[in-house]
Amino acid sequence: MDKVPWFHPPVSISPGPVETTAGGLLALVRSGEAATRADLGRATGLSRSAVSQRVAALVGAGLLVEGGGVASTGGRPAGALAFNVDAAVVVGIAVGRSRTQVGVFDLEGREIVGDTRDHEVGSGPDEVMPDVAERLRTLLEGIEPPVLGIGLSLPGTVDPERRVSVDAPVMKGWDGVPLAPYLTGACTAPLHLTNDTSALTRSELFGPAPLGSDVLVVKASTGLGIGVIADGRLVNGSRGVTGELGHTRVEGADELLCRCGAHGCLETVAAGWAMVNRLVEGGAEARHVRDLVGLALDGDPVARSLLRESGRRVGEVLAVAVNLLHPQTVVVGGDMGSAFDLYTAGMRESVYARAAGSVTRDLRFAPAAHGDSAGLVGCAALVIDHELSPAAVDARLRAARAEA
Amino acid sequence: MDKVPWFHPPVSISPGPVETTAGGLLALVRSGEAATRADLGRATGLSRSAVSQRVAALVGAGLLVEGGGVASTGGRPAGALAFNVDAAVVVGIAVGRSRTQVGVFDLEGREIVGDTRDHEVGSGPDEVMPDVAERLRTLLEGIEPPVLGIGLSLPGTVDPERRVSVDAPVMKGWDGVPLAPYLTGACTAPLHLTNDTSALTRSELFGPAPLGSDVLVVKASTGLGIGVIADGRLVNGSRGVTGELGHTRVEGADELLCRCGAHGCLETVAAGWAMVNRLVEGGAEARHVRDLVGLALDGDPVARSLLRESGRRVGEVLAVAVNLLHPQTVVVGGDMGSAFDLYTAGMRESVYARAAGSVTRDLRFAPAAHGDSAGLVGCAALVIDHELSPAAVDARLRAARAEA
DNA sequence: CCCACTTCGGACTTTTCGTGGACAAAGTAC
DNA sequence: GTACTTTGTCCACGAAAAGTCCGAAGTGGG
Repeated sequence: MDKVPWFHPPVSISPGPVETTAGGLLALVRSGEAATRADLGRATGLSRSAVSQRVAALVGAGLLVEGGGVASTGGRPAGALAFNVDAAVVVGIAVGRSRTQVGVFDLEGREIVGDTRDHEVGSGPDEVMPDVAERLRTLLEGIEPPVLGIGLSLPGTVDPERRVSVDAPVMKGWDGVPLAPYLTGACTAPLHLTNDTSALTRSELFGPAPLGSDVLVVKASTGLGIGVIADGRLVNGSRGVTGELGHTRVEGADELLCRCGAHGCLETVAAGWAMVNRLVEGGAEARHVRDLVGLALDGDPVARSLLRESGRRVGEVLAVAVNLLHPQTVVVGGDMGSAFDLYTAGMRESVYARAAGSVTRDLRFAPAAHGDSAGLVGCAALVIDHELSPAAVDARLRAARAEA
Repeated sequence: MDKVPWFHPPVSISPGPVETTAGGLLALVRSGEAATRADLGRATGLSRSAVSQRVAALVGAGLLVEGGGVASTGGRPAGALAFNVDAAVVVGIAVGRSRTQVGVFDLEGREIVGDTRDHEVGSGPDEVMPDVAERLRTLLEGIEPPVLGIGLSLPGTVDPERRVSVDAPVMKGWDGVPLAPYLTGACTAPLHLTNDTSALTRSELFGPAPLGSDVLVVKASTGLGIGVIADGRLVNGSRGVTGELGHTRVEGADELLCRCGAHGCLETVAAGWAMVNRLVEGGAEARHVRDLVGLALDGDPVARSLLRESGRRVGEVLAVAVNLLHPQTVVVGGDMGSAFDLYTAGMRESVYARAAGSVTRDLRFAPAAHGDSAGLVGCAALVIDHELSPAAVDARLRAARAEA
């Protein structure tokens, strides 16, 4: 090796490192950046031969399907390539405080079948999980693609590695209990655990909605949670930890005892449980946040005022987060967030009053893209993101090739 | 291509996608993960031959040097590889409201020479930059390694692509002025622009201090800024935008007019400029935050109380950010932050009072790792991060090889 | 002190992988 | 119908990485 000077000041770094493996090509097709072999060649810089080889592997594996021809541009028309959304299914399970949703999704995140069932608040895994497994077994009957994975969300902190809940004060009896064994009877696909607010946040990253690369996702339900997307990536929750929006101490709540044991938390003046309490104290009939929201949507003035008040108080704290992270969009989900206009009226009020003008100038508020099943979609997205990542696809193809 | 089923449930994805290019190997040596060819082979999975080839290229380019032998483990001792921190130098320039720091650093971020000079508050680029260029020329005399790049930080928002300041209300006359031309006389290396708080934040990512993967960095100086490190990556500031800590509206400041034109900003009760104003109103002699800090360190009770009060008010807002992002560490820098114990006393008080216990349980406060020159180190780190990234190193090696 | 044993690193051989060109296919433009 | 354009496959060539062999340089036991 002869001595070569490395220092040549003007060096242009290649734009983005494009994945040139089969998994990378699949990602380009899935994202819509490429629809033909020629597109893939242009996008990756690979030769036609190399592209053909990888595409053949993906088609052979059933992940890509040859669609109809594409309109010609003056020469031979390209054979369209499409991602085979039915190559497998994924399972989403959203365990909540008072209900569980179970759904089966295709690889594009569209729900095929699903159901929702209420359960007693405070039920342990031994009550809830066998029922979930049974429902899952029923839902999977008549579905013949293999199950790629199961995504399960829980309120509270989870340890994704050990696949257990580690700190869920809301869910008594769940901490440290391995959940995979409950499901083996219905399905043996790998289990991915996540937090409920993380799932909601991830569902916003999914879907076709271009919300921007920096987004805050507020979950306004019985409790209050917040998730962060920065530079197009999920920031919080990757380690099962979610933003503690609800347990920030705020002004004018010093006297109020929170369910977390502290005094003066935001939750005591803004969480769903607190608003329901106030509604009941006023003589109304309500057991759950959804009752409160239902009353408000029916025009009940007290319920409407409570929702707006909650939005206002949450907005006071949210303003700091908005200032901190400069999001293009604030997504409002959860049960209270489903009364979007009503809830965000109060929220806008205080965010615009408290955040810097330069930050709020082009700030948008948006409802959760997937509505009531956003959390469930997030669970499915978690599985798809992991199991269909370029690295995972390449690993599977290697394994398949080694076996043959 | 025969039909191969792609679906084989148990697939283990390779841990982390390790860069196997020459630049990737250099990164492994720089980070201390590998010190010999054998280490590199184990870390990347590359064969000894491939490793040898890349190492030869890096040694030939002068980026790696063969050090002494390594203690044997029973066989032939490995030839140690070390990153050549003198293969080039980088220049840091921190332009502040009232002073500029200029420094020349080796590739490990250690300062070789540097100087600091005050200038009139409100000076434009035509006053400041020629002086900076002249000082830089002097500093570079007698330094023979080539200059890899120049990192320059400004208060306010910058456009790193166009290399101009775009919204710096504090720096009159700087917006939209290209800064590179001022420096061409002293040095023609590529210029990288960043925000001052981003630079401070980046300096914490540098250095050997293991602060954790999630860190909040507060700059408490004349103004108030905040930077975010999440999952070990700089979140804010990559687009030249920094967290607007100082212009969040807070309680009990409704009457006070902020320098941004709004009323009730945190800055009116906690920024350095506001504290100096109060000190002067009390009859003391002070022109700059550093005067305030000096008085406080000398034991002046009023100055001490003002610093503590500022920390307390900043902590009130910071608590929300801490709740949101679960940092392991809060770094406090800036002029006021340099009176660390005094300043964080007030800050801890309100953060611990307002953030959730689960979040503050193992929260640490730390002073800026590089003290008064942290911003300057951050400028150097910016250049090193960019120009010594695997992609950039590979590009340079390719360019050198093509030339030969 | 000598000799097995271990580990490292370089030279050589083999294999894999991607490129580039030739060629067939399938359309458009005139 | 013919020329032209673009797509996709097949195949030979070349580069790059893996695998193999061997000498070098240490440790430790007899």
